[in-house]
Amino acid sequence: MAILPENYSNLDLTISVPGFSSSPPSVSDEGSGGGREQLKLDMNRLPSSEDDEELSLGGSAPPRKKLRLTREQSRLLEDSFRQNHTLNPKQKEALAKHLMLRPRQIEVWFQNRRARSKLKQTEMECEYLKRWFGSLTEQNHRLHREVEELRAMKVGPSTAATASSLTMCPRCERVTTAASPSMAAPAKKTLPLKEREH
DNA sequence: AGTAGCGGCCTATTTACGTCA
DNA sequence: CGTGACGTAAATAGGCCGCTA
Repeated sequence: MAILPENYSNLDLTISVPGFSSSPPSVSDEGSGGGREQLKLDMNRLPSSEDDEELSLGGSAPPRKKLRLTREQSRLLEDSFRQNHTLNPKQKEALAKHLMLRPRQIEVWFQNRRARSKLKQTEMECEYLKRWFGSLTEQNHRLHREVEELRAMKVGPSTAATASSLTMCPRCERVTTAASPSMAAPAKKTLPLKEREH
């Protein structure tokens, strides 16, 4: 069972997004409230009934109190999440027991945590695509300039000679001149591009 | 094979709480 | 110190999907 690592206290918390490292999630930003810890712990305590639908027996239900997980609870949940993004019922039960929370709360926490993780990954993918778009735009401009230069060469006096010296690079399919390799645009280093505007 | 019931997950949304100007 | 705006995270609601009897 991989719910509660024995040395969890030394683990760094990371978002499991491939290719990126990120700062730990909100566990640490609660640092200023050391004094509130005990109060919150009391509020979060597992109700004795062990039932999700507590109360409502008589009269109007009291307003929903939203608990805040303690730092320790959050840390253990994060540790568990790092090992597995989903829990089977036994793991859920064990974790709930250990943290003195209801299994439903564990379930909800994992759902929200998965959603947060996905959101973060989506945001990073969005950033990546933005950068890619910028790179493609830049390359597009460069190619347009290259086309203009080639057109200018074609209408020049030694058109025939110049045109005959143009070759197509078989690898990158880029038009270049045999005489002056520097005419070819510098190869793009960052992104292997197949699509290209003509 | 079709289906109803169930449980788990996902997504969108609501809501309570904490922080800061 | 009180207050409103805002961000964050816990909780809810509803839908989808896979499993099973």
